[in-house]
Amino acid sequence: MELKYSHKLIIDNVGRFIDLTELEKQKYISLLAEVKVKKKTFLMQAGEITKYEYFITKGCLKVYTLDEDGVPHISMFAVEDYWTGDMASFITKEPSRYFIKATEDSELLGISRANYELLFKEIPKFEKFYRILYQRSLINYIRRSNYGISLTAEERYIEFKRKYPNIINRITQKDLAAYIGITPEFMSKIISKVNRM
Amino acid sequence: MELKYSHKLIIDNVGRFIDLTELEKQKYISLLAEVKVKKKTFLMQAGEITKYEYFITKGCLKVYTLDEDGVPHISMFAVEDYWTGDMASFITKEPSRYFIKATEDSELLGISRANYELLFKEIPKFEKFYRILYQRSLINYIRRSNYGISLTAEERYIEFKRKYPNIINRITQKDLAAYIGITPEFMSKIISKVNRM
DNA sequence: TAAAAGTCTTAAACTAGTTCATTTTTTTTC
DNA sequence: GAAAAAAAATGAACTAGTTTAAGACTTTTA
Repeated sequence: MELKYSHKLIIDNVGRFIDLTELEKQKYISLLAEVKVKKKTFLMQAGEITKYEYFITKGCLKVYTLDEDGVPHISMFAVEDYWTGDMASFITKEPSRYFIKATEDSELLGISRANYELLFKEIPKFEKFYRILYQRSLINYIRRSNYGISLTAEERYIEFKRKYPNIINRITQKDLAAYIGITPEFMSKIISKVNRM
Repeated sequence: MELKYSHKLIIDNVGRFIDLTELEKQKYISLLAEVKVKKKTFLMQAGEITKYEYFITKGCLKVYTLDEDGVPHISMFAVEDYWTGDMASFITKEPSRYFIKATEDSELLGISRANYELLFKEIPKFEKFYRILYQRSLINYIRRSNYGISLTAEERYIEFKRKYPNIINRITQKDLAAYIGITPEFMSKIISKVNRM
């Protein structure tokens, strides 16, 4: 049975942590919705209750909040083979504080809350998959929440460049500033300084 | 069957997400090690490969790294009913970069890596427990890594006070500064300013 | 393909947070 | 319970990052 590219990508991703039979793969795929988002349009907006968790098969999106002064703070850039969404809202059913906007034409696979719950009933192995997925994300976030506090903006920029060389040339400097946590003006200074070194 | 207080505490904690039979409770408890740490002594130190994940039944501990200049950065305070350890090292078997030191005489229940893996084999329900536990921690960390970047030190202090009123009066101002991400001197200024308001 | 909108750069004046040094207060230890 | 050690307060000089403003460069859109 031939899988289309996007399904192959998600099955490979899941396959890193658990083994699925052909039947289970079919079942899993049947629970996923295909979503396309054009560049500069929203996958979701603050105020909505998140109905899906997403896996990106193509493109790039930014996940961000706006603070009281309307200044954006980007919490992640999501590209191919990444999972994204607002887990807090997805789980608690409270309105999200996040916007997710495509920075390139993008394609995603979404799982609804109903199907997410069904998945654990039908294929309990997925408890293990998500246990490990969340464990790994947690390790990343713990590291990142320390970086945020203990490194200077310049160090955070160098670290981002080293860790995500494939993402840095797909995003604007302004968005990078909103991720690093500084003004676009100061980002510009840092970049010209680092390039001069 | 009467459980001792510490075991009752951990069984209640687990019971929030999954239901265990009496036999499963006994089995689970048999996989836990009891650990005591005196105030100002280490539960673990950087360089070690973490062998346990811990649940605190009594006391308070701080989890921290030292940066290149030897300045401590506290990533969490763990009190009764909290889970702690260095998950990155526990999972990857790489040396930890964290110290965990008791700030009060403390008592913990630890699960070794071998028993952690055994647990999933013997009581697969625990995949669900950890899936939900990690999911919730993740939600907290995502929130916190945004706070770190988007709030001022004064706002982070007010937020900590509001969220952890039970922890704030058990720790020193110096440790709080190392958690908030500022110098003890500036922490002192913020506190006297906020109290004057 | 021209005009409009958004992004990037540079610079001067400003503010949040640091550093260093000293004194007072609290906690620990024998 | 006195002496020693650690934590907290205060202040002056400093630095990383912000704000505001203006001009140059790039991308988007009609």
